Amino acid sequence: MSGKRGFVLRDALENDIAMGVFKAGERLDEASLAQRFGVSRTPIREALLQLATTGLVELRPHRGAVVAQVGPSRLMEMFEVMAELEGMCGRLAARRADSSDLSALATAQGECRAAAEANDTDGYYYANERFHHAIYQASRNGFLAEQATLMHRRLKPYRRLQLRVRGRLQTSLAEHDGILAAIERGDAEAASSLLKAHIIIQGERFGDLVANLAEHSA
Amino acid sequence: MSGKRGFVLRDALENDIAMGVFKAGERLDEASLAQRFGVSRTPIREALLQLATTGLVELRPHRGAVVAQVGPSRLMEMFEVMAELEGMCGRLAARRADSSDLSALATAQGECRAAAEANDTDGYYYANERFHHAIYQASRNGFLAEQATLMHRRLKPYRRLQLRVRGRLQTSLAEHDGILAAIERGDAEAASSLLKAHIIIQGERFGDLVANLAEHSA
DNA sequence: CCAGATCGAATTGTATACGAAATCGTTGAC
DNA sequence: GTCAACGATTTCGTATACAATTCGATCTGG
Repeated sequence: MSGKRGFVLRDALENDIAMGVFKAGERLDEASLAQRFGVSRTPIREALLQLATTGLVELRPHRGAVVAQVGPSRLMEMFEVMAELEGMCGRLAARRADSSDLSALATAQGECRAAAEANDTDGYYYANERFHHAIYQASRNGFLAEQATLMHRRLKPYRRLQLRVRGRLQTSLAEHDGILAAIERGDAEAASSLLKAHIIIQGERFGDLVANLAEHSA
Repeated sequence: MSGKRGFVLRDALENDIAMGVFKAGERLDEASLAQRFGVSRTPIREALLQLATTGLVELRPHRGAVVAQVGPSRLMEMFEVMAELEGMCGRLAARRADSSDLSALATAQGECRAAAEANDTDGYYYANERFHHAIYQASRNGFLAEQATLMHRRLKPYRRLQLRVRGRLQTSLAEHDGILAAIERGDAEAASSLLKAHIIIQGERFGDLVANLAEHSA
């Protein structure tokens, strides 16, 4: 239970939230969490503070921490920003990527294709993650890459279910092909707009899904 | 000394760093800070953690916190991202701003003009801040507004000296006019590109300045 | 005289203890 | 019967105490 010393507590909490162990809006009691992870309240508080800064939990003074509940509109806003950042990464990558960046991209896309052909959604999920990370790296802007990675992590829980939609794997793969080609031929604007569309589509689809869920639970 | 209870400790530290009380790369001893602010180590650690998450300080395990030193290249990267976010705000503002947003923008710009005519750099600094905030608000994307505000804060210390450059006030004001006009007539692309240029110019100028400083201290 | 190791001091990370604020339950009055 | 006010309990925020780790200095051996 208390195992995995040396593992970062924040990631564990983040994971639990992402995996739905703690539902949105649920209160996060420090004492309970401390007992759950076998540590004292102090590191718990530090982890919560970090998660609050990244927006995953909301921290109200003297009123405790709750899992940030992102409504459909908020989610759309986040995807809108994510799309812009990804588009920027793509635009810069098309201009600045060197041969090693391009080979990393091609490799990641190859893994995506393999997973898609095997209909391995989990495999595609991770390969997709590597593909996008490769784009961030290729932008040759370390700060941008950090920001994009952060946003990616924040939207992770909302993306997870996404790929199970019928036919989404093949569509996503085809979009990747177009993006990769645009970057390879140095077409900055094409890479940017294709990537923005790639992300926005996910956002819209997910907006529908969340709106649906909200309807059910409301 | 210990006064101003209820004031947020993080802001105080942030301010001290921005004002150069703590130089870049300097070690931040928790005990000293605790004594300095008249509190215990616990709230100091929390503040440092938050500042670390926003990137203002670097937190190395068992080795203490140091003021993050942002080199010229890193600074350029940050301005590049800031420009993109501001451009996005402008693009959305041009599409979505309602009459109250527009009047807020006009008011802020009026204050900028007044400060510029009085050659009041400090006044312009704050008016300029309000102008940009008004744009964030007008984007009608709350999450984007938060992100832009965060970036604005992170770059704040590097902007402060900026406006003292001869003629920069008038140039900045003229750029604001163009941006405001573009938003008012709903020209999304113009608003976006003008704002991006507005920020990038600051970044480039400041890149030069920092490079110069680095040369001196190196 | 220099290199390496060991010991010591200082600082970070964690646990515990205490004080303050908010929530919830109860009680009383209308 | 309902509402409001008061009190007790719970939980957050801060301070203090302790453990773990790192950095520096001294001492010893070559």
